[in-house]
Amino acid sequence: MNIGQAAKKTGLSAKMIRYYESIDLLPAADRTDSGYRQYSAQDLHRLTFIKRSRDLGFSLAEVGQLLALWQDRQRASADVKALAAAHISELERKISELSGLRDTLKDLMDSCQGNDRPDCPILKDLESGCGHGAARS
Amino acid sequence: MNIGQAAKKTGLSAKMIRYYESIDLLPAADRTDSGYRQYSAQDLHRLTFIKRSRDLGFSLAEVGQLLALWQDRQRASADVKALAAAHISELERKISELSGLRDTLKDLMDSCQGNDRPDCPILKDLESGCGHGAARS
DNA sequence: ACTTGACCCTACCAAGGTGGCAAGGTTGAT
DNA sequence: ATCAACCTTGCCACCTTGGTAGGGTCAAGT
Repeated sequence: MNIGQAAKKTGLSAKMIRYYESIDLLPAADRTDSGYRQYSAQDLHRLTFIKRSRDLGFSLAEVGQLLALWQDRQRASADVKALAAAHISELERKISELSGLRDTLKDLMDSCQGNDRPDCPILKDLESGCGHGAARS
Repeated sequence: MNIGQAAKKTGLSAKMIRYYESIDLLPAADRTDSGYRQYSAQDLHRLTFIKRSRDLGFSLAEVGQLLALWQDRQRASADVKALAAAHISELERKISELSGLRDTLKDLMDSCQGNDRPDCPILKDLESGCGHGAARS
């Protein structure tokens, strides 16, 4: 199967598949005589694993670790769980950071009339260099 | 005032101040005879505005728009509010995306025993290429 | 004067992850 | 033979920040 077919079946782009190979997330694909990459069902399986991991927000480095665990029949499920837990912590951190920004901005927006006049508490806040009591990271 | 002083006072790095100048977010700074950038109180004001805007998560492009509105005495506060509203929408979008990932991962984690055995529902899910009912983007 | 240390300058590389484009080779069907 | 659709490699771009290298400058102390 050519790279385009593999891309369609996995939801990745051909570009990304080549990139993953270049950073050794994938073993070098088999080639036809003319140099076209060939993908087996097993290769698709691995690509699918990568796609799903990326969709869950794991970085490519984390995906590499997950792949290693996946391939390791001696793995302890605790190791996988730990990786997932770390990723969840990171997600929570980002979520709370963004939520803080959102809340601060909402407060500012609520205090702005949003009319034709130039007076704007939002700009006043930005000038001031610090929040006026709302959440900050 | 030299760039290092300006950096300390605004919480930016000297590096970033030079970068902001290079992308025309800042006008070219005055220079001493020997080429050192000089910053006035007014310059600091502008830098502070940028810093605060960045801290609130605005992209540099958005900061540019905010700066333009800030400088425009004819501005309508509605324009500023609209910019803030758009940014809040984007924040909410990201928050809900990350929350979805977190929930999916939490479900997977809860179903994993996390012991010494290799059996792991997390890896099984990653193989499968799709969620098993939990949130997806 | 001379040295030292802290500062400043420019210019380049790195990251993460993806898309785009160029210039060419291959395949398969008409 | 020709044409479209595919494949190849290689390079540039995004966005924002940090780092590093190789140099000039300033202020203070000796």
